Amino acid sequence: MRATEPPDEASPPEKLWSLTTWLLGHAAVDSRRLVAQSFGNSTGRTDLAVLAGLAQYGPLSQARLGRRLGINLGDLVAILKRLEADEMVERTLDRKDRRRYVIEITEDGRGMLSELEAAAAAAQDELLEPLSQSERQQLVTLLQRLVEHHRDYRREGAHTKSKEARGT
Amino acid sequence: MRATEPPDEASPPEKLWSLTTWLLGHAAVDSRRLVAQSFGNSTGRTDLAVLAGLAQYGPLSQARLGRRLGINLGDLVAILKRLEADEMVERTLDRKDRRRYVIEITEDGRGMLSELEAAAAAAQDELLEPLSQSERQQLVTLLQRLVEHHRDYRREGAHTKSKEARGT
DNA sequence: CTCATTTCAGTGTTACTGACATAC
DNA sequence: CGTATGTCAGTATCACTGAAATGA
Repeated sequence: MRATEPPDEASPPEKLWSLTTWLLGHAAVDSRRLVAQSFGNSTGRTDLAVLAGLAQYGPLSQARLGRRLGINLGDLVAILKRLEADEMVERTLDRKDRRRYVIEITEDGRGMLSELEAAAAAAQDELLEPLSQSERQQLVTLLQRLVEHHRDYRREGAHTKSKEARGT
Repeated sequence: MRATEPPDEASPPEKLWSLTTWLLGHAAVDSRRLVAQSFGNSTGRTDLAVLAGLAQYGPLSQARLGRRLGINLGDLVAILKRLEADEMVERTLDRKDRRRYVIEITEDGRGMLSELEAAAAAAQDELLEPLSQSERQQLVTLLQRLVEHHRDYRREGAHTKSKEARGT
């Protein structure tokens, strides 16, 4: 009774199937679902980036942090507000430049960072399940090249304008 | 006077830099920006997918189209509404099953599909600029494997539940 | 005055959820 | 009855825009 109604198992249209932009979009969605699933409630994603940035860079201002991570400075406000409320970061006024806050990760923040890193690693493992180790490395390298190449592009717009960031 | 204030040119934190999920997210954003830029006003993205699907599969119902493309059936309603208003697709009631509409691409739709394909190709070229031809192929193959592998996963949730889509 | 930093309010897109009427 | 189709309304995340207050 299903002779005229085959299942919807067909591959996506060939035209799309080789479109990198389309594949990238879908892979990113899969990735986001897995990460969100692994992170549970705590919104994560950007949180992990911010905490990792603070852990690696040490104390610095919001603007510099946002620029390094490629996170919109306006969005960063809300993220840090939440992280501060949860005592994952500390914000103190910079006495040398009273426009700035100095953001620093706390011990609790480092703990959360570890958890998020583990969760992200688990999600990544699930995402990359069909690939071998060397293929995973290949993928990472290729994506790094792409992201690196478009980084300046990303900087120009948004909120992130800065004389420092652009070579004349 | 900038001796103590180095520019924000540093690479992202190493922890993130090798996180595929993070790289994938950023690459997808870059991709989306380039595609949107290349498509101009006409929202595109999903439009291209829908038109390409219709062109390849021929006339079929909304539910089947959505399932094959991995587009939420609720969202598909709005997309098709717009495409029908612009006479890119035709919707006729299926007389054998009066719940269904039969969706078909029009000549205008095929024209638009060509334009969108060209625009998408241009955007992709810009996105993949730093990669050689063989590297691009590598990337496509790897992403295809990922997307393919998570396709069933994608099907289970959402709005897309269907006995047909899941082998017992 | 110009510019940087931080903040807030609002937009647009994408994916997803839940509920509903209709028809099989 | 249970299930599938198409529809609508609403949510959440994300990137982004514009404007504003404060201070260098």
